[in-house]
Amino acid sequence: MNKHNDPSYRTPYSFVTFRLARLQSGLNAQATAILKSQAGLSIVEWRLIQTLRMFKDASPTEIAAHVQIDKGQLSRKIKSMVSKGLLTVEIDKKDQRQQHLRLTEDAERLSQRMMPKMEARQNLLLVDVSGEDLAIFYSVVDKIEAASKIRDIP
Amino acid sequence: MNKHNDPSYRTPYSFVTFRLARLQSGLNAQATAILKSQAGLSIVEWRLIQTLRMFKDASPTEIAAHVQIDKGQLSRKIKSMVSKGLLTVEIDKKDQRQQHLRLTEDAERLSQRMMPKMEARQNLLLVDVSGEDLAIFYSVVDKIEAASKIRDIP
DNA sequence: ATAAACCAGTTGACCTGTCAATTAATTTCG
DNA sequence: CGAAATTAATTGACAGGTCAACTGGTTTAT
Repeated sequence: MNKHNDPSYRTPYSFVTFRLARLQSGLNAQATAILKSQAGLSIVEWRLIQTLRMFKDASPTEIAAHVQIDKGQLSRKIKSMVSKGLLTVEIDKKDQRQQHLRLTEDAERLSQRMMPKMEARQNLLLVDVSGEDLAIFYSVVDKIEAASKIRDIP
Repeated sequence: MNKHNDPSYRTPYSFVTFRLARLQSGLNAQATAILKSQAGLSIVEWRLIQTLRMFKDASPTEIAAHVQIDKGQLSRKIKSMVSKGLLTVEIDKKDQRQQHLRLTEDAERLSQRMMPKMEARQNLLLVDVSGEDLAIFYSVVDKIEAASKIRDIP
């Protein structure tokens, strides 16, 4: 019996959600520190850039689906990234409601420069985790995420 | 080889941090929905209540250490919870800088009523996860969290 | 053809999270 | 003792996150 299932060791962190919240706050602080000091980017900006490298010319709605960001927040973020020279916005010819977002050269260069650092960080986070354990970890993440969509708790 | 380590399937979510961020956002939405609709509480309020049930008469500083919340945010939250009738604040007799927080009867009742729901939710999240897998999951969470404290990425 | 329904993005309001500066009480130490 | 350092909590400023109402373009269905 270890500290994670010993009932006599019951703290708020017996809840997996509490543990994950604390983990998330540590990861955010770390990523914020790296990105801000080395590239002047926020986490949201970094995620948007990476998402646009994957899904070229994506629209805000498509991006929102991929990175689970609120479309309102996204709209404002796009505006600020355009004024920072990281993005350009183009209106779809066929459907004037839709925008296509594109990374500028500056954003591509920033991404090229930071990617090795962010991958090094990823490796650092997982350096002591075996392949088998990581696979199990991801499968549990998948299961918890699926269950998080349920809204009716009996 | 599964989708989590297939390089040809590389998306932003190849980053464990992206996966965890998305998971966290789903969990937050779920907890927010349950707590708001059934008890009129926010997640932060729920966490504070649970933490105070564990660490009775704790001071804001002690709580901040346990739940990893910013002391500024905590100060404001305490004020609002006092005005909602969930907390009382007492000044320490020996050290007039320190406060001791106590749950009101209302807060205790709310907690009693909601705890079974929140435990049911916890069980729902983990229902398909075996004990062994959960132990591995927690050990990976612990390792990632430890590595998240490192600030100097080579 | 056109009114209703729908969809993409914007805006406003409000709460949460983080950082830094400040105030006031207590402790340390010359 | 009493100035300096430390600690607890507060406050201000600002980015991030969520919700809902709104604007304007497009599709659907009569």
